[in-house]
Amino acid sequence: MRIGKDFYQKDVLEIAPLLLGKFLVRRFEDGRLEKRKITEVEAYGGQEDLASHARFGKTLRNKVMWERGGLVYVYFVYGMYWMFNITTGKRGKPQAVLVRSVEGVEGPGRLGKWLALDKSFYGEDLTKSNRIWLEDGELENFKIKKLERVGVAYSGSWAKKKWRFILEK
DNA sequence: GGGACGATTGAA
DNA sequence: TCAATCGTCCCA
Repeated sequence: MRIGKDFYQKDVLEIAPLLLGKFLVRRFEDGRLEKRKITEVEAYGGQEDLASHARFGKTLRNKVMWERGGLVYVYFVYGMYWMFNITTGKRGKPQAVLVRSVEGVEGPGRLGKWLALDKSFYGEDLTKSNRIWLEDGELENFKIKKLERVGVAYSGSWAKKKWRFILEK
């Protein structure tokens, strides 16, 4: 079953670990359907989180973070990679979860490539889209590992927060 | 308008 | 260890 709107409206720190084990589904233009379990995510909070793109306030790139939860936030980095994020929380509170890995595709850059992301995915509604959405996982007892976020050393004490969640086998 | 750099990766 | 590679953001 596709995950509905309500799921995404809670706080990012509550949602991020819940995303582990859920299925990320993608229907490509040629009709091919891929469905993989999410295995690694990172939570990014509001303007107070100095590791978050929201730290400088609303800009053209990050404005979708201020919208309600359940939308796609994609952005381009290092001149070659599209990062896949999911907005969370209520409208007006900038939050997002970076999906770093799914089963068999490790690393946010590789995931973006595998999903064939581009600018057109910006703001896409995961509860309505016919090309990308999330589905419920199986009922299992997962072990979750919490680690520091990657690549955010510039954010001082915020870099020490263990807001990266990994599905343990 | 200019310059520095990034929520990364793969090759040397 | 470092190049690839370019959009975004800060500052002037």
